[in-house]
Amino acid sequence: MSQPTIKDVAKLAGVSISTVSRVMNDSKPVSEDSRKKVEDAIKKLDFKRNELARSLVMKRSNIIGVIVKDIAIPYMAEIIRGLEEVGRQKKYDIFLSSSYGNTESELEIVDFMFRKQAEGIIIVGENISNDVIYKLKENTIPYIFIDKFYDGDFSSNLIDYEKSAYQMTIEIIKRGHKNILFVKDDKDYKIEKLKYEGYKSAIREYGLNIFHINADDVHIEDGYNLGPKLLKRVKEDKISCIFAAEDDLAFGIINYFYDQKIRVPDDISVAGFGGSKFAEIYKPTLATFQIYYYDIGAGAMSKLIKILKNKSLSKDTVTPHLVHCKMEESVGFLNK
Amino acid sequence: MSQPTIKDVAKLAGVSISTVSRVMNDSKPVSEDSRKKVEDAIKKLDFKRNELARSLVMKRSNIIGVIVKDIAIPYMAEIIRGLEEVGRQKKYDIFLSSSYGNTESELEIVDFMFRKQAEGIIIVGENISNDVIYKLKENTIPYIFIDKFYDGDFSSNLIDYEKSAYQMTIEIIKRGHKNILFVKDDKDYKIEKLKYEGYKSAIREYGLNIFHINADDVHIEDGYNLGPKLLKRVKEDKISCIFAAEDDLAFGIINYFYDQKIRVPDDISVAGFGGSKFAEIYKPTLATFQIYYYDIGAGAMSKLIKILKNKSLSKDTVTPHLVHCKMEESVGFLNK
DNA sequence: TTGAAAGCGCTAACAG
DNA sequence: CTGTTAGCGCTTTCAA
Repeated sequence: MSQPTIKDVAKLAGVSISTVSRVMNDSKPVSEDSRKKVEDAIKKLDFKRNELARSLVMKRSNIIGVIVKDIAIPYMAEIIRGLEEVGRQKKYDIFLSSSYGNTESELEIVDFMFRKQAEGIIIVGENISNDVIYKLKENTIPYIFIDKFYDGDFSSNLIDYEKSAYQMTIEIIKRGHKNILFVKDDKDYKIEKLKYEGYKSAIREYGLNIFHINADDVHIEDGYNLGPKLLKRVKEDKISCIFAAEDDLAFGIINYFYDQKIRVPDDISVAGFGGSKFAEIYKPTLATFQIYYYDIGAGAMSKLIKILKNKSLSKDTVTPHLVHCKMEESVGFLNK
Repeated sequence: MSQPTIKDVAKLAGVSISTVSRVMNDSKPVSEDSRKKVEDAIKKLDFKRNELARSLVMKRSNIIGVIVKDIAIPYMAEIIRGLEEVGRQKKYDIFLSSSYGNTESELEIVDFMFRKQAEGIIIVGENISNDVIYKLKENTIPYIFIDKFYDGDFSSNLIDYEKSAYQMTIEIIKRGHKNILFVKDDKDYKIEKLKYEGYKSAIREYGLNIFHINADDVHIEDGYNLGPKLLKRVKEDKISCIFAAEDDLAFGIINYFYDQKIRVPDDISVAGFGGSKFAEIYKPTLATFQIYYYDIGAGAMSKLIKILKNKSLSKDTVTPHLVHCKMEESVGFLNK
């Protein structure tokens, strides 16, 4: 026989299915006698209730749909951990799906989440397409975006990138560096611009000169490819420290230096941003700013659940673009 | 109003709900006229069918439960990608849950997967507890284990660790190394023992001496902590290359050397095993053997789905311990 | 305290 | 080709 149902339990216990349901959910008083009989029957049959049926009648799936770009991206995995842990705590289950950055499949997955009766949706992406945002807005279920690079009309950005970069720059200056070169992307991601602003404030505060160069994007290879151009600037401007807007960029730069026999941090210092896991084990150690991605995930899930519980909250009060982090002293070491 | 149902569509289209169902599923012939009316109604209402209800009546959830130790472990994320991609292709959805290595929660999650009507279960762990295995065996739904270290009574291990380690050792010998020190864990994980066998075969084949030392476990810190002892052996035995059974172990060793100003690979060569993503960007580059974790995931999912489709396959034919990989030339560089 | 019965949204005979 | 009807396994009135 396939899985036992509530009927089988009722029959074995000699009670009605309502009584079984009441025992399982503690929803109404049940006599000690019946309760015992039901519990025994459940144990004997190894009965497990069908959550699908339950969700159907209760109109509550307890499911949160989570759409990520790619779980193999370490910081996203970190976010998911936060989402999951809080979800579990609050009895919400996560339905996870990866889009691999493809808008087409993002739209499909959103639809899919609706069909699976997800009660809310969280999207963890990098530059989420407006089509997806529009689709979410159209619908009735609450949603939250966690997006590093999206530069839309959402403003509640809880990571103070500007201040963090400012602090990092101060840290660098305090270690005796005068000529600090800031490296960011060419795509003008909003968060990189903010970091640049932070860098500039610190530089101005100490009456130093601003040095800046753009890479094509923020990945390791972009850092590496920037190498020759970067090296030229380093020599021209007597740069003693490079501050890359993203850890990956910094890794690329360090790798280029390594291949050119330029020692970090003996010949030149390099700082990154993001608190990449790699930074800890990478040699030479990378100075970086920790972003607490776990907390970003946990915070997002908490918020979504709060919205779910408090249905009086209209959709307008949902802050779609949520990013959050704490800051910590920069780690790693910078020479000089 | 909340989500429209099939009834709303039927009413708007002026047909019965069965017709709507038929249009949606292409399950029976429907007149062009009705079809058009239904499709229009669906579009107008933005109707999305309730998969929960559908699964209930069809007794098919299309859900595969996936239990992982931790998605933040890079190789596990890689496996999940494989699982997911094949799942999506074959129209199976994944319900993902992390156990963080806790047997208690693993057991709970298994129960949970049953209640959610998962059709099959895949567990991606490291040393899966026998309690969990027992629980799975007790039940009716098919399951697959993907476990790196589990040393149980399952035998169909599709990665030939022994041969891979043999090949790696040959590779090292061909580059002129005579005294090669093999480093593995102290826990005697089965796969590490296999690698050791491979190493020994190659060494014997070339009439060289076997050198071997144990770390406490296979993580970065274990490699680092082994440092002093390792260095002593290196000097005593005139070791020119270290072959670590796991990439992480190798990273720890290289880091220790770095801190001791010992240059890799100029002063000594280091090889790892696993094909860690990190190996690619790490400087000095680590020689390593690629394990195709994506393929392991994809293969496991294919296998599970095959079992699902072919219900005649009894549970006995399930190979619970599935591991699979292709091999590739060792990458990275080894001096001398 | 308990059971009978209705119904969640859907599919699948069955009869027309 | 189409509509009516009987459930899937569960929760929840409503009476008893």
